[in-house]
Amino acid sequence: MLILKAAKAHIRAENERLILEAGERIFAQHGFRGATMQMIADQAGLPKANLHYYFDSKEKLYRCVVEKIFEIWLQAASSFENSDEPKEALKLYIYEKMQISRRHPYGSKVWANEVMQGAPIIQDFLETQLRSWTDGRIESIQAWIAAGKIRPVEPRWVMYMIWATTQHYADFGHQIETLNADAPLSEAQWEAASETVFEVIWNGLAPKQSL
Amino acid sequence: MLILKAAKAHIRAENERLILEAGERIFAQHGFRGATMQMIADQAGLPKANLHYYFDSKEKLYRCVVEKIFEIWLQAASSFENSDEPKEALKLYIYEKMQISRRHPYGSKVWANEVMQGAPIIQDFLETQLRSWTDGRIESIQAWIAAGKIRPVEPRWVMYMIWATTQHYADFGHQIETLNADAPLSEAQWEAASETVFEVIWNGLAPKQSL
DNA sequence: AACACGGTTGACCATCTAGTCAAGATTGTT
DNA sequence: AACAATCTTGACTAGATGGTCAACCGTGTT
Repeated sequence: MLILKAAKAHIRAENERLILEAGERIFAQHGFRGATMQMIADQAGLPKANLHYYFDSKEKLYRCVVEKIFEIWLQAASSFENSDEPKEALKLYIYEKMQISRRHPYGSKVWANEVMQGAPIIQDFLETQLRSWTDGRIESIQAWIAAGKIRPVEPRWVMYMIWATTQHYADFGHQIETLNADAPLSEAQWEAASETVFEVIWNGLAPKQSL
Repeated sequence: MLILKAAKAHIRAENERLILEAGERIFAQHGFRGATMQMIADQAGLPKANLHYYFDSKEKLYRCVVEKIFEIWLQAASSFENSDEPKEALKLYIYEKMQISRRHPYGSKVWANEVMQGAPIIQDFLETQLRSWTDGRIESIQAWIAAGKIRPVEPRWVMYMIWATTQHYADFGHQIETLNADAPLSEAQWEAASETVFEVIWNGLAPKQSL
């Protein structure tokens, strides 16, 4: 009966959440092939066969993990539209992306891994959603240039700069920690890093007279 | 006889080169666990058993690949010391790193993969060579600040910005190509990207009056 | 020509792992 | 309590993969 299905929906929801979270972590730490269903099961605290009950295959589970990450990634997009003033919009977006790097380091790594391997699983996302999102952002930047609010630059390279610098704090977090005397960045360091990234990019883009 | 060993040294050198090159490519495309010795053998055009003749194990081969990459990475360091003027030094370094991203995309990806997984194989490198190299560069930047040649910024965050932006063109090359209508960046685009990265960072760092 | 040494290779093995399955446990409904 | 749908799980299988090995090849020396 359909009523029964609804009645147990919370069990399904909870277990899927556990598995997706464990998957994100394990896929990030070991890559797709390096991760084993057993590792993910252990991390989630469930028997391996249970994973296959909720997700047909390792590949489907992986795809779900990557899709979830992509959504978070796109959500940060809204920061970009929250202001017409480039200084404000860029500050919001950069801070938002630094926050994502801090709060979702595993997700960022899974994404990086997937793209580095040529996006075998989510190529369609790149070609549809990411492409159209990027085109929109490029238009915003071009409008700023036309209005004389920032210096004339190729918007693409600026987008990549922002993505690269902010995601670096997640993807290369281990290297950053090692160079920080093996300590995670403190609250103050995260703030300072975010501020510096924003300051350098903003000063790099601002029209000369506006300084 | 030792004479014989010398006589066949070129065979060893050539085969090790073939295997290392194939390994770099395959490890970059599939990660450590995702890469198989068979794939690397096929890529190198040698039977699998031959790989084990030259490199005892998959892990030792991997370590050799990573060490080779690290050396290239450190070589770019010299650009940083070729000038006392920050504008010149930064331009050289950024262009050099963009060049490396273009010429050695596989190496960059292997490095990224290794660090993302917590540097299980080359942690000692991070703690010794990379740490001391970084400390040296931070001193250079601090000297520029003291001399009023660039704005006061935390040198660390600037280093990471440069690494991130330049390596992004290798590590996320697939994403960049997809957003470039599935075409590799042209000569002109590489030049424009390098120039933009340099311009934004330099304008972001330059003292206000020097504009 | 006989030899010695480094290099080559196909066949083989132990282990690991994604995925299956069937039996049993839970849970909400009647 | 009886039921049906969902969830749980240990045991199993087929295939892949890192690594081994013993026989073989090629080349320069004597």
